[in-house]
Amino acid sequence: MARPRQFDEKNAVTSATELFWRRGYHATSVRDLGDALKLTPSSLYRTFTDKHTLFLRALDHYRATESTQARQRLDAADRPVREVLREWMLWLVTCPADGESGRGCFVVNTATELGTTDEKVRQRTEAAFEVTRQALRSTLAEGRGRGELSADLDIDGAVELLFTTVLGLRVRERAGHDLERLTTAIDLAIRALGPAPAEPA
Amino acid sequence: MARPRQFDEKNAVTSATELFWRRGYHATSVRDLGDALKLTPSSLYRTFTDKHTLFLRALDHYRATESTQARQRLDAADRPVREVLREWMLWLVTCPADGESGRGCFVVNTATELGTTDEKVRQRTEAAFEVTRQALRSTLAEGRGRGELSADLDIDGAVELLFTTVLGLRVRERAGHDLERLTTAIDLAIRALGPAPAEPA
DNA sequence: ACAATTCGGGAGCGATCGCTCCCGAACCGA
DNA sequence: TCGGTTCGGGAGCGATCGCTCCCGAATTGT
Repeated sequence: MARPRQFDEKNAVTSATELFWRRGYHATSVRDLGDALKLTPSSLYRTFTDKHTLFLRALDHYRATESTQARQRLDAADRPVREVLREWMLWLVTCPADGESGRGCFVVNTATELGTTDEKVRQRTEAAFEVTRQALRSTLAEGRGRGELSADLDIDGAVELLFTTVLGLRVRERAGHDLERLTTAIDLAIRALGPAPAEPA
Repeated sequence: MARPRQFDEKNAVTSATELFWRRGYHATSVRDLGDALKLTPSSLYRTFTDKHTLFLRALDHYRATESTQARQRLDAADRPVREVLREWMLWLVTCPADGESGRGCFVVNTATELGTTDEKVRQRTEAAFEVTRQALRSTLAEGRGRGELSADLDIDGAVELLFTTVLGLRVRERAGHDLERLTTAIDLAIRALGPAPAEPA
């Protein structure tokens, strides 16, 4: 029983996410957002309450798209674990190459910029991290169950190593490091899972 | 032939470094800096030109203190390589515990906040990264030379893996992750260097 | 003693910050 | 048709941003 919106709220959140992703929270002004989303201040505040709330929306949107896609790529059904892991990590350091690179990971950027000062942000970054860890865990467990990984493999430990490596890779992509070097790091991280156990004949 | 300063420039840079380190570049205002360094705007600008230049000074100061100390701790003479690496990485994720934690690494925080947009900043972060890589390289080379590491060890690759892991650890410390989990990741990263070669009798 | 020079302190510049309010127009249900 | 409600647009709020300028005081070399 009122006038409907002339803009798509979802598109607006997408644009806001890209902006926050590239520049970070503090370096992105409300006017920048207004220009990018093609929203006047009144519409922006009526829809998103304030800058901080919009930022949380952007974080949630990122988790619902990029993070979810990352998890799916790791769920790769019945392909060899090492291959899945390798391609997944390679994708992590090249995915933002749709046009531009050096954006890193929005969650990692946010975690380092705001640290643990902002509780609502911290909850979201931590939840995103935990999702990744769980995805790694199930992938490794499946691989071990199929006999591709040693039965002695310490999965919890391997998860911590791979997860830490991924965060480092994201930082390095943001810093503009060579893909070649990152690939080297990826290959060695996977090799750290140990050799494939000998097949019982 | 003029009135001397009433403040210690070095102390001022140290305070500025702590502030930029904790809050990042954009979230730290010139007035915050003035309060912390106990400098009036006129003194601050006369001495440090502007905020951006002071930030570069802070980055240089950090590299000359924290980064240098980190490199020295890695130079640990004749102790076992794995032990040196393990204690070094543990120190990296606990060193800011002089009072407060969750500061991460100033260089890593800066690299993710500003990305590659600021050329002068990029040069400094990249130089700091390269110093760390070189330190890792020489440590590994020495360990291999002493027979503690396999002669087949791909040192360049191991450097990339350890360096990437370190960046990840720094992010996780900033994010407030448990020391226990970080220790697990550290131990597995070191184990990735392979077993000690059998001693020739 | 005296000119030269830099100091610390502070007022305040224009610009931008995040945000609010008011407006006439557009759209809805009854 | 028309009252009710939300819309897009824009002026502009107080606060803070990075930064400049001017001042009297302090310390220098001569």
